Amino acid sequence: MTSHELAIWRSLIDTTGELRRVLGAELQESSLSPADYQVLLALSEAKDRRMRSSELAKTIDWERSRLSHHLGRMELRRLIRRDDCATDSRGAEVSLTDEGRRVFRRATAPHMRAIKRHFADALTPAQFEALAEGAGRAASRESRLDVPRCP
Amino acid sequence: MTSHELAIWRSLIDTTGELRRVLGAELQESSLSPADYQVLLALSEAKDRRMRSSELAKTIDWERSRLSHHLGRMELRRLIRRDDCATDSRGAEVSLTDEGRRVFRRATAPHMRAIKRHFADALTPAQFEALAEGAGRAASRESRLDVPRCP
DNA sequence: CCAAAGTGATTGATGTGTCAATCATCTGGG
DNA sequence: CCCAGATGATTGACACATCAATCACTTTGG
Repeated sequence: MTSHELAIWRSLIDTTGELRRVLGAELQESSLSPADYQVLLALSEAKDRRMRSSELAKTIDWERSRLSHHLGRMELRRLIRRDDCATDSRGAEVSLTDEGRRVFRRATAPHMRAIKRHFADALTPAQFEALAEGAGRAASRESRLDVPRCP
Repeated sequence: MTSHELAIWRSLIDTTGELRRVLGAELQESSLSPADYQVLLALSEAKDRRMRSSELAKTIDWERSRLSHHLGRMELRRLIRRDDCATDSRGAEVSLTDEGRRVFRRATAPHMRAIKRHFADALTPAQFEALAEGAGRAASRESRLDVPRCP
């Protein structure tokens, strides 16, 4: 590998890391972490705002244990609830509380604006497309089916 | 923001996240975390393989407290040492142990190969350049001086 | 010289992510 | 029917990141 390639790699990693950081910081003004946001987003889009825990894990591509820990914390903050599942007594049904719904709604517009400001507006359309194609390609290399998840 | 832009954003975030994850997993075969690697890399390149703690923090762009905690753990594992600084009694000098040097040397070649395999080889040269420019541009938008750090 | 402000570094609390182990329940072949 | 193995979910232990607070030392302005 050339040092040129390596430099680009570092640059990409640093930049995306910084983007994550900045967007996370702005999200925090709604007292949500990026992880919270992902969970709330998935639940908001679910039928009845309610989902089986393992289905949720699959949707946002998290390990089940990670989700379990995180849901525990979110439940303490009254953002979500867990109820026993009617059809499978092993299962849990995760649902949005009113509070969770409200917090998510308040967070989403500023978050979208932040993404636009820090990411979309920073690139020319050409760069944008290149990035899109590159990201998709690297993604498929990792043999993941990248089902588009959009809010 | 269009949903197209949003989809690209998600794709980029997911992909780079996945890349981090995969590379982290491969690094772990040398019993190093990505964070460990960053520290060892910076120390390896430092004069005398030795650096003031705050200088190290600046080099790898970490918060001082994060570094302090991490050095604590790395010191327990005998990868680095901390000695009192001769010229400023508040300060600490961080240095590589022989063990740290050895572990880092064993880890570095496989790690470079992994980056090439998962990242560089997955893109066409054109995509590569676009990515490079895009990353640089987004980075400068974040008003960071991106001093190239290459191993 | 010396107090107050500044700087280098660590600490503790809390939130987050990963791994391996566990527990309860479900399901299908005998 | 029944139990062996699969599946849904949680737990505990640990590594890691961030924030605010702290401690020790250095610098500096009067």
